[in-house]
Amino acid sequence: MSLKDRKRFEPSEVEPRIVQRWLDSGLFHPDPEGTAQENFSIAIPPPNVTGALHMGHALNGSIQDTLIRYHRQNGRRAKWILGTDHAGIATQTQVEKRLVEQGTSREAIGRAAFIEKTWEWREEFGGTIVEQFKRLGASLDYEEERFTLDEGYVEAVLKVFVDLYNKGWIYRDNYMVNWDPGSGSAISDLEVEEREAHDTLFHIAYPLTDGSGEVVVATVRPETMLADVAVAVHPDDERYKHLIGQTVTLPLVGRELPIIADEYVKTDFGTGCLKITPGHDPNDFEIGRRHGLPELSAIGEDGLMTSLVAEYAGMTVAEAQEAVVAALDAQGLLRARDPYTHTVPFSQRSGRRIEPLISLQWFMKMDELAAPAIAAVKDGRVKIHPESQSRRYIDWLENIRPWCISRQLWWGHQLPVWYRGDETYVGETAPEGEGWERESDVLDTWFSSALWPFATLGWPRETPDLRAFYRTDVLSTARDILFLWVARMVMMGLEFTGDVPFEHVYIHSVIQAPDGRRMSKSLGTGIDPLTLIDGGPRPPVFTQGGTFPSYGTDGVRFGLLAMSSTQDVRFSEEKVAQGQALANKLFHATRFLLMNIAEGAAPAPAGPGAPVEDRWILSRLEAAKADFAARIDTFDFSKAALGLYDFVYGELCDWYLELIKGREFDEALSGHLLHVVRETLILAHPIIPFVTEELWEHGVGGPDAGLLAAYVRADGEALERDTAAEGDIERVIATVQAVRSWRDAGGVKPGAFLEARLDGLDGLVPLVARLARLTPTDDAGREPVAVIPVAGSEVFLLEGVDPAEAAAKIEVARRTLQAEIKRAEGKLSNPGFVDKAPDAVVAAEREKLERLRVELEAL
RNA sequence: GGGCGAUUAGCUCAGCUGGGAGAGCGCCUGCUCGACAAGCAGGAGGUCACUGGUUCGAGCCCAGUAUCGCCCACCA
Repeated sequence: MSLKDRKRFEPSEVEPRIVQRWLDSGLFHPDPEGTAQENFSIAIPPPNVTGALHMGHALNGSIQDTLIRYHRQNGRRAKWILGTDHAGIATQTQVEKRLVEQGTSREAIGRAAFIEKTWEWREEFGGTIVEQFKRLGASLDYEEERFTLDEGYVEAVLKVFVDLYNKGWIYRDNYMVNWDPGSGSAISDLEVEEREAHDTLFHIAYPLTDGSGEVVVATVRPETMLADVAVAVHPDDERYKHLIGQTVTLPLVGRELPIIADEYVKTDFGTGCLKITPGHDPNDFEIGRRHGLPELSAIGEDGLMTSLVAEYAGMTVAEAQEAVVAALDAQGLLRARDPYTHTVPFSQRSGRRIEPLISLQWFMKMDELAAPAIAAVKDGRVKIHPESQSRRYIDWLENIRPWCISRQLWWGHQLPVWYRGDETYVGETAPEGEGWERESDVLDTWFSSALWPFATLGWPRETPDLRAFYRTDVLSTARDILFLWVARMVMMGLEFTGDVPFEHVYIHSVIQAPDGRRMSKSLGTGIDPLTLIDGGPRPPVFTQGGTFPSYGTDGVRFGLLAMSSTQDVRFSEEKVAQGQALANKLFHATRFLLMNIAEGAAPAPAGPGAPVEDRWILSRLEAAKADFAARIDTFDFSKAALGLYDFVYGELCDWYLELIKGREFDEALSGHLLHVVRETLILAHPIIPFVTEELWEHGVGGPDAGLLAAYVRADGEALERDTAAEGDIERVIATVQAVRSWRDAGGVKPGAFLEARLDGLDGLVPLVARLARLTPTDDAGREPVAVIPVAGSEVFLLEGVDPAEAAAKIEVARRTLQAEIKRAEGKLSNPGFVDKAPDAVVAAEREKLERLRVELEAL
């Protein structure tokens, strides 16, 4: 359909068609040529394979796509690496849920069948999010989609494991872990979150073995006392000093426990006596190791009491607590029970309370890996934006602890470890010989994610992709996985490729619900980006209810970028609407020009002799381009988007297009207009790719121009700014606005032309006259009804404004001016100001005062 | 318990190295001016959280207070 017949930009009609053209063009799949230095690449944070597009993906997708498209325009071979993550626990949980619905279970069908089922699940749902990224206009390399469990990737993971094992950095140990009863697996410290819990603090008396008294300990977990191995006091605690070295008899169990001294114990907290349970408390575990105490387990990995104390064996933790408390009470050893509120660890994965226990797990030593990763940020090889996040990164790495990398799951990278009796074999392939059994654990998902930027490019093989696109340029992500993922990628990248995995890390905002809460499915506070694009019912977090209009992808992309910031922000539907308005505005402005320009005109900017408004818009366009480039280079997407809006609305449409109306669209002007609109579409394309591509194809690009998405800017110097033209048009705008304001206040019909004498505007008179609807006259004899002063010029209105109203308005203006003059005079007569302020500031103040006086005089 | 950030118009947010308070939306008034009513023009609206300090001058710098948010942390 021709543009002429289209009254609106209809995203739903345009977008699918354009996506298809982009995909068919092969433009998103660059050949692996050139060097990584010349090329531009980003590895997408791999979404969970079974996930669906949420607001975070939409924001980060918009950010990355803007970067990719921008650099592609500037002539860099741009590759946006695509892939998905197998997401161990998340995926396994979903598949297990489905099995239960089908009346079976993971255990019933066995490991091999379960993994088969999970691959089927991936086949069924794995493509969803990739299709959704296409709808966002994301120019990802869809032709090379990777998966963290595909063949080549597995190879990379196994090699890394084996290498680190051979270095002695990966080892197996009995150690205190965060046991998640929900997933039946250990999880890492980073997957644990503290939540408030209301517990009871029990005070329990432990009698001294020699019968001379007792000590009282406080605990919220009395059931763990079955595994107590000592009681600790502070070495300097006068109350208990004399007891150190003696023993108590553990109630209910009868074991003799030594009283030990350890500085960890606080003298001013609780009773000052601490029961030591190395099997079920991380601190006690540390203390136990310091003192060489035994490690007993009263609670097993199944969440039930062990046979450590026969009468409690098989009870749940809650049952055991009840039984223990009752027994203590019966023996008169319970000294107090106080309500107690504190924070305790919960699993982010399953939501269940963490059970700290000792378990045989695989760990990774991190200090040697951390040091180079710290250095990379300190010396600027990796730059984190905003810079303030660098400190968080460094602090975490400097205090890093061993990473528990084994998970008791089935879905994931099974450890390349085999056991036979007391023997352990670690290698990329199974060992020779009979009787070897492979370790059943899989690796923490983040272990494989840590290899993402290079494993996706074919590492450990020396592939052309790796040469052309590693290291990558930017890694864009949210703050919450700075440690979980980003820091680990830097460590692994440096260790295995010798180079950092990316030069810039951009930490983007988290978009919160409009009411300030976190966007989350379970809270019902989420907003589906696709609903914004297509239109649909507003989720309940919006108090106004109703439905979203179809904002279109451009609107959503613009809106998300415009609302983003260096800190978390609330979702703002207005910004999305603003983006939609911008797309529509650009559509209509281009349509207007295309309908009016001379047939066959070729883009050519106006020359030095052209009318002042033509030179002005070229200069402003140059300013907009420079501003946009600077914003993108500093990852200030909000300013880039809003600056674009200001240029299109505030300068191109509101002023320039109005300034040229009335002129004949001859060949010179037509060529110039074509140039301006063409440059504007190129400028806007990285942020709003659809409307710009659509307009480009309707003639702006020219007959053989191809896709705008494929357009590459010619090298060339920036045009010089035309300060003279900018100054002139600024005066025109100021004058027109002043006249309009007076007319409006005077109640003059907007359409009416008023006679006026214009002084000091020289060649600008026709422009002012037309936009302000004035009929210039030289009649010096007539008394003006109003005089409108504008810096450097004056407009004498000869009719239209009621003299009384004009007088009133003049009076108000005069008062304002007088007040300002008074302030300026005060400032300048203050010796402190004149002496101490910089000369330029003082001079500017003098100039201002002079100008104000002239204006007042004119009134 | 430490650390970081925020507090500016009714709402969501900008305000660069201190030098006359801004945008979008909303609100009010008026407009079919050669694209756009998802439009155009004009306008109202702010003790820049509070208290002190530094300075000729503070939204901006310093100290403290309050409220909110986030991160880290092993007080039974």
